[in-house]
Amino acid sequence: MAELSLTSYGLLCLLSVRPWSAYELTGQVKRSLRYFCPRAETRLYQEPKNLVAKGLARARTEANGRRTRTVYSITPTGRRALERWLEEPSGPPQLESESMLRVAFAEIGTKEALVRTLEGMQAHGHALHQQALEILKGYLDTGGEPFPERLHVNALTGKFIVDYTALLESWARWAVHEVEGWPATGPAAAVPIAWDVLRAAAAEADAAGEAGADAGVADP
Amino acid sequence: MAELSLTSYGLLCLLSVRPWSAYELTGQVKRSLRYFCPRAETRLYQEPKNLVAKGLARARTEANGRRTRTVYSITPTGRRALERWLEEPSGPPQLESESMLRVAFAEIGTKEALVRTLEGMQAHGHALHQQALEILKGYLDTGGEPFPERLHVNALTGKFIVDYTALLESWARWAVHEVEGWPATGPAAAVPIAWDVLRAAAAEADAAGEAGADAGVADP
DNA sequence: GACAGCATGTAATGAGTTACATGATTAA
DNA sequence: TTAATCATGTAACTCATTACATGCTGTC
Repeated sequence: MAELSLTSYGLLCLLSVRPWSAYELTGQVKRSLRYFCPRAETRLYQEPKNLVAKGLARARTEANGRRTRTVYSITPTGRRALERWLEEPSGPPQLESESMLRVAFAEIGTKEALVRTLEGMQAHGHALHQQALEILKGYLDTGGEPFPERLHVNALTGKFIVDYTALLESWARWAVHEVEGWPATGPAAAVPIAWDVLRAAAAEADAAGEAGADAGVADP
Repeated sequence: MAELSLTSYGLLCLLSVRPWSAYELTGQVKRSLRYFCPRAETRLYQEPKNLVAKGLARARTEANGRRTRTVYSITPTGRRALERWLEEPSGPPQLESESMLRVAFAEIGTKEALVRTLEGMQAHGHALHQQALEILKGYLDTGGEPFPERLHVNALTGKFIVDYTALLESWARWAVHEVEGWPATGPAAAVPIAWDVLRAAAAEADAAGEAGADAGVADP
């Protein structure tokens, strides 16, 4: 029994809610799934075939005009596979960020390039954060539509997404401000600022650790 | 001129600091790069060959014992490629999380499974956060070793990593607490709690928006 | 002198992306 | 009626992972 990819399980999850055409799946992924399982659209046309081949989904071909549309629905086998999967332990979350790599090695380039990168992050974080808030407010306004029975889990993941996107934006805003105090991207005069940042981060973490300590910390 | 992958640029960045053997690269990636460019170890043995083939790095083969070790160093061409790359705009950050997918569709499974998933996230976030703090404190204790001239950029990325890992841990801790108030993973009695969560998130965002608004917001 | 773990790779496989193609629908 | 956008895919290719293989080094 070959392993399924995260994409497979993500689509199977969506199919557990209701049947969707491949195109509808792309919309739903754009709306929510992409925050923790980003995929190119074409993948969402290919992957359901795999689910069908494994007996986890059924494909029904509808004619609309001269083209055909394929609508997928989950099978009982698929539902059982999902239930088993939910019991398994999860791999770690993975973050990939081109911008952060550029920031981490900004000494090679100009200060202008660094600021542009950071401002791009800030703008993007802001946009993502606004989108996430729109969706949350949509739930509040419509009583949880389009899936009120999923409101409670959407509240959990929604809060994560809002907090995460807020972090993207606020970190970038802070970083722009810090870098504006640098004479250049070279090490020279930025060092005193760096010390302040490090000390502040360490102190903050210590404070949080004392206040909220309970798991896995040996000595108080 | 074929495009390079993020992995290529990541390794090229490391090579811009000093020459490394493939094995040393794996260590350095585990230490820092993995936070925003996670890759399997074997990739770090393959990718440098690509850099060499493109003339961006040079390979020197040393004999140690009966085996050989390959040490890579950046070429002037490679350095210019890096400088150009730093000027380009960045793609968006991408987060992938198996756990969050399980949380988002937790209704299908048991409450125990959901709590286990969340506790796993919390433990993992805690571990990552501790590691990040260790590294920051290492800088403070040693004056920025092993690369004091990179202290200022490490302070920027270090703060991001500390904040990000803190978010992973604290969200998971909060979520465990919320879910403990649920009778089950089904929609039934969790709804009132969900409304509170949504309203709180929306209110918090509004407050932050009014306090910190400056970029991209039209009406005050 | 055996075993664990560090160090150094190669080969096969598979997942995911980019590029391309084309039909339907709506707005100018 | 042309153009833009929505809708629906296929093919080729690249990136990245898993699985495997093997030499070195210290320790019991």
